[in-house]
Order: sequence, then structure tokens, then C-alpha cells
Amino acid sequence: MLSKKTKYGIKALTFLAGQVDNEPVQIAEIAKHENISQKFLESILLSMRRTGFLSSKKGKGGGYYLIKRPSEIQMTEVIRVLEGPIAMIPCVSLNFYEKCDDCPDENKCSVHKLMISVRDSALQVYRNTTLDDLIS
Amino acid sequence: MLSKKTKYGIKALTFLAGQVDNEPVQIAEIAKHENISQKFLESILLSMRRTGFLSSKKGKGGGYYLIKRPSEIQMTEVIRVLEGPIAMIPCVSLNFYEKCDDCPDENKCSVHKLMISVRDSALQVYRNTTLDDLIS
DNA sequence: CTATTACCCTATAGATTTAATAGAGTAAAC
DNA sequence: GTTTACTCTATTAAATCTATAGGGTAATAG
Repeated sequence: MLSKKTKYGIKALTFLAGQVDNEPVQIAEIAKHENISQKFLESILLSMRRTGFLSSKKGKGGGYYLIKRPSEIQMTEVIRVLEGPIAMIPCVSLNFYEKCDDCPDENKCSVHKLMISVRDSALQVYRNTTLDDLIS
Repeated sequence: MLSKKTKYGIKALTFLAGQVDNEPVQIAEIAKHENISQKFLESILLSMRRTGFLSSKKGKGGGYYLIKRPSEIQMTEVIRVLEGPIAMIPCVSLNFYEKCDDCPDENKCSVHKLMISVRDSALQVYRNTTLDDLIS
């Protein structure tokens, strides 16, 4: 299940990508336009600012704006920041690997085998999709 | 994230598929061999019995056994029974569709667009994988 | 300089889901 | 008719997700 955090985050990015001249947009405006709890959105935008997708400007006329071109923002990065691992199980995660404590040998594990295929197919989608692809 | 329920369920199915002559196996034996809480496994096996993957035999010498050939058990079915929707968001689910209450038009929604691609790629994997593929 | 605007940060609480446990009940086999 | 092993309901503990509250701080305009 995709978390609301990720859902809202992608919607906010899309909204920012659609601005003319990449003008800063206030949190309140994004929240209203996308039907998102403003306070919740605040924390989401903040975490994306920290990872370098966007930046913010304080004071009057301030707000959030993208610091990369939409075509340069890959979904792999977005998902990993907002949702966490792309893999459905830690033992097949490339960036968040963890051993299963109930599994003596993961090379013989049927779940492991299946989840590698699922992870690879998801990765292929996320790698080939940029923010730009989601606008048009 | 894949739930333990699904993980355990697939492991149990794999274990049963590996039995000679498809002899019934007791819950306790599966639980021990796969490091699963016995009571939890009970409920998992029960739900899979109800959907027709396996059957059970009571009394002495009883247990669970497959009623389909491993090559006839598709992962799409297994995942849907144990995990629920394959889609990561209800508005792109084929079998569990639900409208997003925050989204005025899902055809214009960037998340919707992305999640359709992800769903399709996952479906392709699950449709092309049977229990038999996970054994060898 | 100062008032306003709008981002920044921490803490917390309610709701939901997941995972596991307990215990009594029932059907089949020998 | 006793044993074995599946069946079913209820409950609980833990974790996670979503949202809210509220004070703090930096930048800008005039």
C-alpha cells in the first residue's frame, strides 16, 4: 500500500512542476489545491527539501519551488525518500537490505526469489519515469 | 511491504509442493520447518483452504495438502488471497477498486498514472510465476 | 526598524493494521 | 471411544500511519 505521505508528495511535486517560471508556491496553496492537510504537507515538503528536490523561500512572496528540472527527477529517488524501500521485503532491498531472521538460507527461499522479480520490475518502471512524464 | 501472512503462506505452499506423493503435512511440522508461529500459520492455511489451493484431512495422519498442481497455482491468486490488492493504491486496483476521496479526476492524477504502470509490471511478474517456478 | 508573512521544528495523540496468543470446540481416523 | 489434528472466535500487544497543535525563526516589504 502506498502511504498518503508518498501520494501527497508526488502530487505536490507535480503541482510545482506545473508552475510558470518555477515561481515559489505557498504551502497553503498547494494544500488547498490538492486537498491535503496543510500541516501534514509541511512535513512532507520539508523532507523533500532536505534531499534536494526542492527549495524554499521565506517571507512575503515565499514558498516552495523545484531546484531540478522535472525531467531530471526520477521516481526511484522520490519513492525512496517518501516511501522508503522499493522492495517489498528487506532481504531483497538494494538500499535498505536486512536479513530475515526466520530464514536460514535466502538463496533457497521461494519468497526471496519471487520478490526479486517484483522488485526488478518495479525498479524498471521507476527508473524510466520522471516527474516530467507524469505531467503530460 | 509484504506482510508476514503472505510470506508465511508462500513458504507453506512451497513446502507442501515439495512433498512426495502430496502426502498431508501437519501444521506443526510446517510451522517448525519454516520457523512460523503455529497458531498464526493455522489461520493462514485456513484461508487458503477456503479459496481452493489446498485441502485438509483431520484425525491421525492428517494435515494439509495441495489440491492443484504447483504449475497451476499462479502467484496472482496467491497474492490476492493473502495480501489483498496487487495495486499499491485502490484507485488503480482491478479487483479491489475504490475511488480516492481527495482526487477530483483520477485521469489527471499523476499518482494514478504512475501506479498503473507499477501495477501492470507487478501483474506481469505474478501472472508469469507459478508455485512450480519457486521450487526449482 | 518593525510588522507581516510563511517556513521550520518538536511533540503528541488517535486510528488503523499487523502479528501473535489463548482457549475451547469439532470432525475424522484407528 | 479415545486420540489426533484441524476449526473457530476473541483478545491483545506492538508498530505504523496520519493528522494536529503550537511555538519558534528567518526573510521580506515598506
